[in-house]
Amino acid sequence: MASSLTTEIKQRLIALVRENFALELEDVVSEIPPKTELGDLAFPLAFDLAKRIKAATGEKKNPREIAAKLAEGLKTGPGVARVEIAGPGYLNVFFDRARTFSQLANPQSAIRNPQPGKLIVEHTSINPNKAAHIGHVRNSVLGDTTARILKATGETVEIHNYIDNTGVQVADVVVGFMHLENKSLAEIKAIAERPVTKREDSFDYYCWELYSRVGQWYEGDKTRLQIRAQTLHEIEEGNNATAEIGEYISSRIVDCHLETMARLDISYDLLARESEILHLHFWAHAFEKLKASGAIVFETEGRSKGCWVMRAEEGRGDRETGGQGETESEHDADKIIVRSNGTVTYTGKDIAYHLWKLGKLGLDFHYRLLRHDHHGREVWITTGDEAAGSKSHPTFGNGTAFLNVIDVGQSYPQANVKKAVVALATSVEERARVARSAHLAYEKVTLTPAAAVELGTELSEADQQRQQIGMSGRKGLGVKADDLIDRLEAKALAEVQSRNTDISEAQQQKIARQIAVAALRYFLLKYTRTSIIAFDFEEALKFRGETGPYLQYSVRRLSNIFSELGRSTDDVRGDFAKLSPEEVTAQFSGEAGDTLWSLVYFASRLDDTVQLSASTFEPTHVAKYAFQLADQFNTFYQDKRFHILKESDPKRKTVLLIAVDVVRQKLSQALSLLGIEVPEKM
RNA sequence: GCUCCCGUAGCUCAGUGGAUAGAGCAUCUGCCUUCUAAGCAGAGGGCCGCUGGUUCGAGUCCAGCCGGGGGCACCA
Repeated sequence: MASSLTTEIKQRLIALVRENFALELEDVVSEIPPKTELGDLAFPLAFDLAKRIKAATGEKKNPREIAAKLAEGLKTGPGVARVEIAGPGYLNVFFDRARTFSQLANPQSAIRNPQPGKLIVEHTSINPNKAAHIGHVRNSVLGDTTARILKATGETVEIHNYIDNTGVQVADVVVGFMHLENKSLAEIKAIAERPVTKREDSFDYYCWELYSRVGQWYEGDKTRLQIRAQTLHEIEEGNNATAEIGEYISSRIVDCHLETMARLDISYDLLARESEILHLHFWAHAFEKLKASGAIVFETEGRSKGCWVMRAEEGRGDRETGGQGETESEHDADKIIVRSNGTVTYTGKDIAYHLWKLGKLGLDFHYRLLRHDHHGREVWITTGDEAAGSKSHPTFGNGTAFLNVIDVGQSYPQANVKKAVVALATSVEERARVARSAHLAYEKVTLTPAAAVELGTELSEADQQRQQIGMSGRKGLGVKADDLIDRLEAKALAEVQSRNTDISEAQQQKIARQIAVAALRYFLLKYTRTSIIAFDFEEALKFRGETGPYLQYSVRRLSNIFSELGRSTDDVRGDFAKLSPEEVTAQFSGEAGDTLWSLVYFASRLDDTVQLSASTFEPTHVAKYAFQLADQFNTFYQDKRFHILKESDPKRKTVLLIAVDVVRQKLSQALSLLGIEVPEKM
C-alpha cells in the first residue's frame, strides 16, 4: 500500500542518484511532512548529497539544484502525482490520491508474510503468593500487546508465564499459614475454596494481607528469618508436608491470577514452573554445557575463589595505567554462577531455563493440560511427574529467540542470562538469531501521594514531599488489579446505564466490562516502557480525552454511519468500482479534498506503525497512532463539509463512505492489537 | 565509585537528526432540533534541566555538569 509505494520511490531515488551523480546510497531517509500541503513524503537527501558530491568531485552544488534533478526523474513514475522542491532543498512527493485510495478501498487479506522460527514471549510471571497489583498488570498488558503486534507482523509467538512456585515469597505465605495462623492444609483449603461473596474473601486477597503480616512478624524478631530459610529449603526439596502446602497455595494463587488476567483478555500458552526446573535437574545439564563451552570458569584466587563465574566484558579497563586496582575492578564485575559451597545462584537457574527456551538444554519438561482459557484455548502447565504428564502435548520451547517482559530492576541479571545463552550459540547464524532475544524492560508503576492516602496509608512527612511512592507487597501497599477493574466496571456501568436504557442489564454489564478493559489497557499503553507511571486514581478512571473509551466511541461512530445508511460496505464498494479515476480524484481536490486525503493517508499508515512497534518492542506507538487516527476522524466527523448521510452528490457520498470504511477498518485493527474490543453500543 | 533510565506547557506525557516543538488533563469562551456531546471549535500557556561540541540543520547525537529514580550480593 502506501508503504510499498514508499519503498518503490526510495529504490528509484537510489537509482537516480547513481545515474546522475555516480554515488551509491544504501538507504534513503524519508519523513512525513508536517502539513498535507507540503506533500505525502519528503526526502531531505539533497543536503547530504551536496556534501558527498563536494567530497567526491570538489564541485559545489546547491541542494535545491540537486533536488530538482532528482525530481525530474521521479515525477513520471506510477503512483506519483507530482514532485516539488521546498525550502532549502526538500524533495516533496505527492501521491496519486485516487490510485492510493482505490488500493486502500479493497481490503487486502490480513495475512502477513510468515516469519521463520518462533519467538518465546514471557510475561506476567507474578510471584504466586498474593493478589496481582497494577504494576503486574502493566507487565501483562505490555507483554500481551507486544505479542499481538508481533503476531500481526507474521511472527510465530509462544506465550509463557513463569511461575516461581518455590521462591521466598511463596515461603513467606507458607510461614504465615503454618506459624502465624497455625493452619493445616485442610484449613487452608477451606479458606481457598470458600464461596466468595465479596472481593476481600478471595484467596489472593487473603494472602495479600497475610504476606504483609508475615513481613511485620519478621521485623519483630529477626531470628524468625530462620523459620523462613527452613521453610524455603523444605519447599525446594519437595515431597514433604511444607512443600505440599506451598504447592497448594501457589497453585490456587496462580488460578486467581489467571482469572484476573482473563478479565483483561490476557492468556498464556504455557505456565513454566520453577519446581520442575529444580526437580528435573535442568541446572546440572546447563552446568555441563557452560563448563564445556568455557562460558563459565572456575576461580582459583581473588574474592570469588572457589566459585564458577562468568567473566565480565573483557577489555574493560584496558586504558588504565595498570595499577593494582585494575585486576580487582575487573574481577568485581564477574558474575558468580556457582557458589563456593557448590550451590547454584538464581542467575544460573535462569540460564538453564533460557537454554531450554531455545531448545539448547537437551532436556524437556513434562506437561499437563491445566485449563481452557476464556476463549476456549488450551493452557498448559509443566509438571515434574512423568506419569501425570500428557503424552500428546504441543511442542513447547525450541524458540529462535526469547523476549522477557520484566521490570527494569532486573536488567543486570537479564543481561547475564543473555550473555551466557549467546555464548553457547554454536554458529554465527545461530548467534545472530539468538541475539534478537531481549529483555523488554519497563519501569514500575508507583503511587502518587494522593493515591497512597486513598489506599489508607499514613504518609510520613518525607513521603508527602515525594512525587511518588513505591508500591510494596511486603507492606501491603498497592492498587490491587481486581479492585481497580471493579471500580472501572462500576463507573462504566453507571455511564452505560445513563445512556442506554433500552438494552438488557446483562448487555449493559458486558459493555461496561469492555469499556473498563479499554480504559485500563490504554492507560497502561499510553506511556513508553521507560516512563515511570505515577498511578493516580483520577487519571486511571478517566473515560474522556486520550483514553480507551474515546477510541471505542470513535469506532462506534464510524459504524453508526453504516447502520444508519442501511447498506453494506460491499454494496458501497460496488458503487465505488463504477467510479472513474477522475471522479475519485475530484473528491480529493481543493481544501476539503486535502482534509479528506489527510485522514485517509493517516489511516493508511497503520502497517508502518505496527512494524515500528514490533521492531522496537514498544506497543505505545500503536496506541498513540490509534488515538491520533480517532482524533482526526472525530474532527472530520464534525466538519460541516462532510455530512455523509446528507450528501446529495451520490458519487461524493460513495467516496466519503469508502473513506469512512477505510478508517473504521484501520482503527478497529489497531484496537484489536491493543486488546480493546468495541462495544455494540455506547 | 561504576552503570542504566528520566528531566519538554500549571499537571501527566508524545516527539525514526530535518520545515512554525505536539497531545491529554486543568483554566477560560462557544456548540446538543444531530450520521455528532465518552464529542467538536477557539483562547491562553514553552531559555525542550544547564554549558560546550559535532552538523547545512540538534528537543533528538557526543562530552561535562545539575536534579530525580533504579541497578551494581557466594539474595531471589
